[in-house]
Amino acid sequence: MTYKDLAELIFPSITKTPEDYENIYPERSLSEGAKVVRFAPSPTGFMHIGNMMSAVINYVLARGSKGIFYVRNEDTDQARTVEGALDFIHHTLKYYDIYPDEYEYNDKQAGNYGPYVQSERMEIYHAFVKHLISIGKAYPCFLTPEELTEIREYQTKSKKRIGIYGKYAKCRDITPEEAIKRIKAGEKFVIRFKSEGDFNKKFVFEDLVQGKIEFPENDLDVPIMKSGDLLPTYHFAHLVDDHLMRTTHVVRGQEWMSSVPLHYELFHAFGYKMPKYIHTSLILKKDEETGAIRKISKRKDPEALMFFYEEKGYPILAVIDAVMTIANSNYEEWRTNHPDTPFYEFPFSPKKMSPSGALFDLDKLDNISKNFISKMKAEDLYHDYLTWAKKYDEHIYDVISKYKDETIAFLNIERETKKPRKDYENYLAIFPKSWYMYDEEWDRELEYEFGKITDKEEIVIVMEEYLNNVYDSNDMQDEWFNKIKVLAEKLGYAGDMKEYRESPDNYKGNVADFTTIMRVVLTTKAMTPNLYDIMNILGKDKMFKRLEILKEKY
RNA sequence: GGCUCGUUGGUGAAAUGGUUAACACAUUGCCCUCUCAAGGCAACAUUCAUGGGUUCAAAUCCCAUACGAGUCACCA
Repeated sequence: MTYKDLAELIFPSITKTPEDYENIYPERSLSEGAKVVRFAPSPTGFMHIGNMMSAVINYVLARGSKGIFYVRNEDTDQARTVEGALDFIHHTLKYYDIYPDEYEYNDKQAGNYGPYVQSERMEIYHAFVKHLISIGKAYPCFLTPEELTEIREYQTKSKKRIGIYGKYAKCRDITPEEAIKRIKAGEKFVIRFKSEGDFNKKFVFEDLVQGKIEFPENDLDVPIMKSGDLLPTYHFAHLVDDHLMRTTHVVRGQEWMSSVPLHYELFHAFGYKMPKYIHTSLILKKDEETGAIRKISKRKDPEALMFFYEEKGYPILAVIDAVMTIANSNYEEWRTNHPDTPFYEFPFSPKKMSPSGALFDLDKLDNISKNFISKMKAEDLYHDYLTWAKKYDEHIYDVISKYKDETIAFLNIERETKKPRKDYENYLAIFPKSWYMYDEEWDRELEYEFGKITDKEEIVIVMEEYLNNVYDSNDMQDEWFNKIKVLAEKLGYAGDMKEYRESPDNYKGNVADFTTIMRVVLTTKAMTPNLYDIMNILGKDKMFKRLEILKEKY
């Protein structure tokens, strides 16, 4: 009996060979330099910032080279699959408008290199495993979990390298006859790759981020197919899928670095060309309690999960810019020089990726986002704000729908100038800074933030005097302010700041104190955008209404 | 413990053997000013984890040490 018989016994119904698949999935005909990349998440958790970075880099690489970006669903770990994780991945890609060229999701699919779901590719993997067994490069291993832990414990105790290699690979030299016998007897087994590497020999691997790295050869007989569901392990699926889908560049987290020797041997065993690798740095986080630097955690850090940014209403392009800024140290400078160029036209260079992990900085995101929002047209901002509110805050949605024009006018204050206001880092931040524009909101508990002048009688006098005798909605801003100064002086306030500084005791206060009175009556807030604009948006009637509320509640 | 990578200010980082170690964020101060925001100006690493070496010259090259990270599953 031969290895061929053994292979036949394990995979009786597999008739295709790796060569057949070679013809089914031919080399792609793309233009020179086109990159074929993939985003290959496993649906075992919700999409997080690290996934996002990987997806964005892939997208940029593909778009920038007129290549192909595809998504592959790596669902080989059925037990750990999380309900809804896949949906969220697709939702997020769509939300950020980085949807792939090729994919398979629900009943939709695109691309000729599918299936793009690993659990649907069983026959393909089995053909490759079968081939390996039939030439004696893979073998069934009958070691039980107990035996495996025993080996590991022994190795740990005696400070040996851990793993199945050399004399620990007990099933490696089992003859086909015996293997067939044991399989027929119903023994459980995994298929292990029969490594021919030598741990004492080195080879040089070139990573696009880290440069040349010297590794010892792999000599571990790693499982390539699991026993129960006969699904491949990650390593084997990586080989088969990325070869057959003709991937040119693999973008993956640095945690994969250490399995490079294995992948190197696997690709060489089939004589396939390895793709190029971009091992991205981890996103780290300083733990607030312990101060320790650690991998960003889905549990402890809400900002790790992509829900966070959507719920808070960060503009999608701001998030992408923030991610790109971490991903590539050149990006920030490029962005300031090309403020209006789409991010995917950025000439991404893996060499400019940081080889060490970066702390994710929410302050930086806020800054990027504030800048971004400040440059939006008020109508566009309103539109996005409304869309966000519709999903995340019904109350805000109702209010701003009702007061569309007022909202846009408010958002437009000191916008569209050379140096626009930078008030909001996300849509969630808008309402707390604008609620006072809406009549309905004045039912709430009010906290008047009066400053120097707190006397109710004085406040009422100032307001009545101003609203009845001074305010004119036709005034331009200069005139508006001049009139305020005149009234301020009439009522005992310094109209001129310098004068006031020289002899503050001669006055009740200065113009700033004076406008603060009006500002707080109209908004309850001591800090608001330009009062002139706020007054014009409110109009005289509402201003009187606010005064009445003050009389009652203050 | 083995293998691999990393270590420049509070954060992200530039600099790839050669004057005062870019820039951005954050922080602080001043100016401007009807508040705020924005803006302008300024401050913020006598020093590039530590110790040795190479060199006329080192954050940059070499060695050692320390510390940190990743990985060592029939998980990806």
